[in-house]
Amino acid sequence: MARPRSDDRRSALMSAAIRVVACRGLGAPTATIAKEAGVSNGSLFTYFATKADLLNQLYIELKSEMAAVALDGLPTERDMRSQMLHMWSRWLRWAAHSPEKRRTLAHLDVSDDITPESRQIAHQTMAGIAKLLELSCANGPMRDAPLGFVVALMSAMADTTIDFMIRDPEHSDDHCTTAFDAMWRMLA
Amino acid sequence: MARPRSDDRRSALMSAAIRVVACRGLGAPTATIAKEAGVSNGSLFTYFATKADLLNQLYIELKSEMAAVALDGLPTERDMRSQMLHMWSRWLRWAAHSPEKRRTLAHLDVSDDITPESRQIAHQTMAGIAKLLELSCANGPMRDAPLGFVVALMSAMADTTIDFMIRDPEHSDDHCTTAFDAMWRMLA
Amino acid sequence: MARPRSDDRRSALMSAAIRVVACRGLGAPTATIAKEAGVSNGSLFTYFATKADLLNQLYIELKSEMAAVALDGLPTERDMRSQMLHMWSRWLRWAAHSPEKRRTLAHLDVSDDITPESRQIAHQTMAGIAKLLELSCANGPMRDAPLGFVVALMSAMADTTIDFMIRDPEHSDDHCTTAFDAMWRMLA
Amino acid sequence: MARPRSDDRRSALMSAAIRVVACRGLGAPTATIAKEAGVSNGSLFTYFATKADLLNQLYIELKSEMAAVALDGLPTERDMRSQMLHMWSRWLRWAAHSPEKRRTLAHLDVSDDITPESRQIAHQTMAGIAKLLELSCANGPMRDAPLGFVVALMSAMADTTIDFMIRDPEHSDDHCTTAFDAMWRMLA
DNA sequence: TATGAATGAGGATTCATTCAT
DNA sequence: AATGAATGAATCCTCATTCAT
Repeated sequence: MARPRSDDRRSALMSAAIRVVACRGLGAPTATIAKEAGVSNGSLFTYFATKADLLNQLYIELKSEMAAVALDGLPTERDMRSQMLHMWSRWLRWAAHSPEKRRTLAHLDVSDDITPESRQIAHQTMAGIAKLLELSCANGPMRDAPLGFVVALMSAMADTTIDFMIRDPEHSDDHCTTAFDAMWRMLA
Repeated sequence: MARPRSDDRRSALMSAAIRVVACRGLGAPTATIAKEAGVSNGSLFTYFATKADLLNQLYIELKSEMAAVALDGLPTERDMRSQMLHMWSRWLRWAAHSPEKRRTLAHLDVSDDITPESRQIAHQTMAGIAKLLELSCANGPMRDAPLGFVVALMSAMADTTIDFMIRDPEHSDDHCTTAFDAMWRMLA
Repeated sequence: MARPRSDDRRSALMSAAIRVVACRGLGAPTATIAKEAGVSNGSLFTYFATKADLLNQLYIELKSEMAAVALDGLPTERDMRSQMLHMWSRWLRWAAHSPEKRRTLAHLDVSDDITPESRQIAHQTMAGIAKLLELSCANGPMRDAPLGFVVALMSAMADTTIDFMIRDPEHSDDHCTTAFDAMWRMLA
Repeated sequence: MARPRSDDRRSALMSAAIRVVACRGLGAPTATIAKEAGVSNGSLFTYFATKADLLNQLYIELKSEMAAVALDGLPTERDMRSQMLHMWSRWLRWAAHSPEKRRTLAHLDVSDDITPESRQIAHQTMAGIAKLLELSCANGPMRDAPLGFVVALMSAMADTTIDFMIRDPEHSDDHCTTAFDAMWRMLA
């Protein structure tokens, strides 16, 4: 019967956090995030119990979005390499076109505020990507390496590539392709 | 401000910073670092103008040490693959055996306090490694990719591998070898 | 603001306030009190204009209840000492059996939120007790002391005794009797 | 070699706290106390780790001072009643002449911030008074009551009397005497 | 009227940096 | 130069009260 808690406001806070953290880092004041969202500082805390809570939810949301985008429209009828290339391209393009999200995610990835639980959840949202990778590796030289290790190596390469795509947008596609080929050599 | 008296104090502060930042992150108070170094908090500022200054110098020093260790005893008379393996092994072993330095470096790598100048200097200390990589790539599939990109990809793989070596010391050597082979496939 | 609908809600808020203040002190959030009462935090302010208002009304209500209980069933046909003992026993037993009310009252007694007007009203609810005391003093050594002073002294003794009765329930009755005798010696 | 921590500053903070708490209660901001002491807000925390710490030390200091004053110049060669009267008079006069200390102490006495340890220490500083009381009771009607109870009763009477002395300074001495006689009747 | 989200002033504490000794 | 106390801006979070629904 009262004013309902608004998803818009929550989203506004999330988006604001992305923008603010991207440019000012995790030390950005909650008040700045709230103001950027057009909301009172107190209000932030009706949507997120603590600043760390906001960051954790943001982390999970960004990771999920990333994974969802990467796997969207996966051509499952085609060969593994095509599927991987599809996933890789979508992933990198998303990140390169969302530099703030990417930058914020980079901050969150190394933050002590992100709990193991959140990392676990984020990990699970990437299960689809991991599965793809597992199939791609199955007969390759890395077939005996722990899957988590292979995933981590691929992610690291992706992140590095994204940085270069953002820094040097002229050759964005070249970098994307070059790195994919490199990765494919690595594992298949 | 005159040249500070004691190099010992400076080193003590650096070492203390490594330990403290490793376990408490970049948010660690300067007072904590000073105390860990057995020095008064005020003294810290006669050796480093600001906290950011300390962090930048630390960044450069750690990167240099890393590069120096990696290239030490390079068997220049042998083939590229052997030289690369030598470099790779020393690099990763150093990092795996200096988890605090590695962890601190990971924090610094993503910090906004590290200036482009510092990153540039650090980059130059890795010139030897880059040179090695350039020669290794010369006839390989990545011969046309920007060298900086290849260096970054290799570094990213190294960092990822180090994490797994620290996390799973039982298979430390396996991970090191597996990743080297993967990298070699990638570039040569 | 019209007369609020439900007396039940008002009472629920009062009772909740007693419980919450007893254990968390006067700093307890109004929201906590409302929740304990099963009422929305906003609603609290339709029954009480401000937090201080709630506290003042609570103060008066508890004092009144205390006085009413103390005088209930007063054996007016008997001698003064018997009447005083009756009053004293009922008062202390009530307080000892309502530790939350007693504790809350103790908080309120020293609060700056309680206005002189409220204290005055509370004082008047104790007129019956004062009257009794006046008669008891009439020929005793304190006959010339201001009645308010004597009342205050007796109240202070009562409060102290209650604390000991609650703290040491084994000897509850002993303390009650001991203190009554002491008081009677004091004034009669 | 550095600027030494100054007892003056500590005292200034204590005195400031007495004044500020007396008039604004325990909710008074630490910043207000610091400003009243002519010190920066940060400085307060080099002398007291937390606000609660400041309050606890203040509590102990005030209780000690009270006990010390009460027992100062005790005429030990005279009879118990004279000694008690001496103590009682000094106690009440001190309190009546230090209304801010008295008011602050009243706040502290009921605060949840005061730890059991502090209360214990404060209790010990009053051992001399308790001893005096014990001797005074020895052959009186309260000889079998727990000493702590008797002490508490006497303290309650003292506090009440002090209130009246402050409120009605014209008859300050009368109240003091009246209450002493009442107390003496109570216990001896 | 009931609800509970929105508001924003306020407050304890931290910490990089300065400065008196 | 060394020390550590002094400074005060900065920040997360709370909570009484208001207001949209």
